[in-house]
Amino acid sequence: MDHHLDDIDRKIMQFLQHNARMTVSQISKEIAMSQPSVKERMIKLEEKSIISGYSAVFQLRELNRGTTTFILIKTEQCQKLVDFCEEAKEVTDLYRISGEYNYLIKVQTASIEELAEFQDSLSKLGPSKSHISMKNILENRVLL
Amino acid sequence: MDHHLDDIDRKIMQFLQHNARMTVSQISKEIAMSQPSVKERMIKLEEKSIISGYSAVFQLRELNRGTTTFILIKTEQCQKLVDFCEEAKEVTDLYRISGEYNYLIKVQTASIEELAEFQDSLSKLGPSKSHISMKNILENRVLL
DNA sequence: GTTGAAAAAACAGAGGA
DNA sequence: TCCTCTGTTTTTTCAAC
Repeated sequence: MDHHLDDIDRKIMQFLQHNARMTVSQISKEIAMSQPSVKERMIKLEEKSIISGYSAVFQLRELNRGTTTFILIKTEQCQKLVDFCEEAKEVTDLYRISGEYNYLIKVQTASIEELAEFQDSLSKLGPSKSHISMKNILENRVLL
Repeated sequence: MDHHLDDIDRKIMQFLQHNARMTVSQISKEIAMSQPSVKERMIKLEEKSIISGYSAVFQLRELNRGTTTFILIKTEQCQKLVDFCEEAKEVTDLYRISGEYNYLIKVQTASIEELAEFQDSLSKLGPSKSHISMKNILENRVLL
C-alpha cells in the first residue's frame, strides 16, 4: 500500500501532469537523471497504476460546453439514472453520494437554455436541485 | 467561434483523450492519414486552444486521496475561502455557484477522518453541507 | 543508478498535386 | 488541405560498469 514515492517520482509526475507529451529525454534533462532511469520510473509508476493514464485537456467553451452545473438529485430509479447519465453527452461526472440526495451530476452545456432542457429530461427521475457555476476557480487539481 | 471541427479532428482528439502520449505516427496509422497532416491538425487544435493541454491522470487511491467529498459552503469571506482552498492540498476543485450556498468545493482526502479535520478548519468561514461520494461512477468524461 | 552504441522509429521541412 | 520524399533527431534496447 505504501508505494513510498520519492522526490524524483514526484517531480516526474509533476512534469507529466503539466505536459503529458513531454519526451523522456526532456524530463531527464530537467531533473538531471539519465534517460533510461527516467523511463524505468515512468514504467513502474504506470504498472503500479499510480499513473493511470494520460489525457488531452479540452477547452469546453470551445466545444460549446462552457456552462458548468452541479445537479443534486433524489431518485429511487438508480439504474435508470445511471444509464441516462452515461448516455447523455452533457454529463461529465456522476457520483453516488450520502445524504438527502443520492446522486450528484456534473453537466457541461452550451448555455443555460440547454441546461433547462437537460433538467426537463431529468425531472421524471425525481426531485433535484441545481447549482450553476458562475466561475470555475479550480478544476481537477492534484497537488503532489 | 464556430471552429467547425470535422470528423478527423474529433478522431484525433479522441485518441489523444484516451492516451495523450500517442505519437503522431501512431495516430496517423489509426486514422489513415499522413503524419504531417495529423501533426498540422494537432498544432491547429492547440493554437485555437481547443486542446488546452495534456495531463497525466493519477489514481488518487494510490496517492492516499481516495475519498471524494463535495462541500457546499455559504460564506461572506469570499477571498479568504478562495485563498484557503488554493493552499489546501485536499481541494481539487472550487466553483463559485448560484443558490443558497455560494461555493462548491471538491476535496480528496485519505479517509473520512481526514475529511473531518478538513471540515473543522473550514467551519470558521461559514456554514457548510457535505456530500461524501460512495462511488465515483463517471469522472471527467468529455464525449466528442 | 550510470554511460555508450546500434537499430528502429518518429519528426520536421520542402515541394508539389 | 493533403500527399510523398528526405535528412535529422529521438527513442529504444542492448550491453557493460
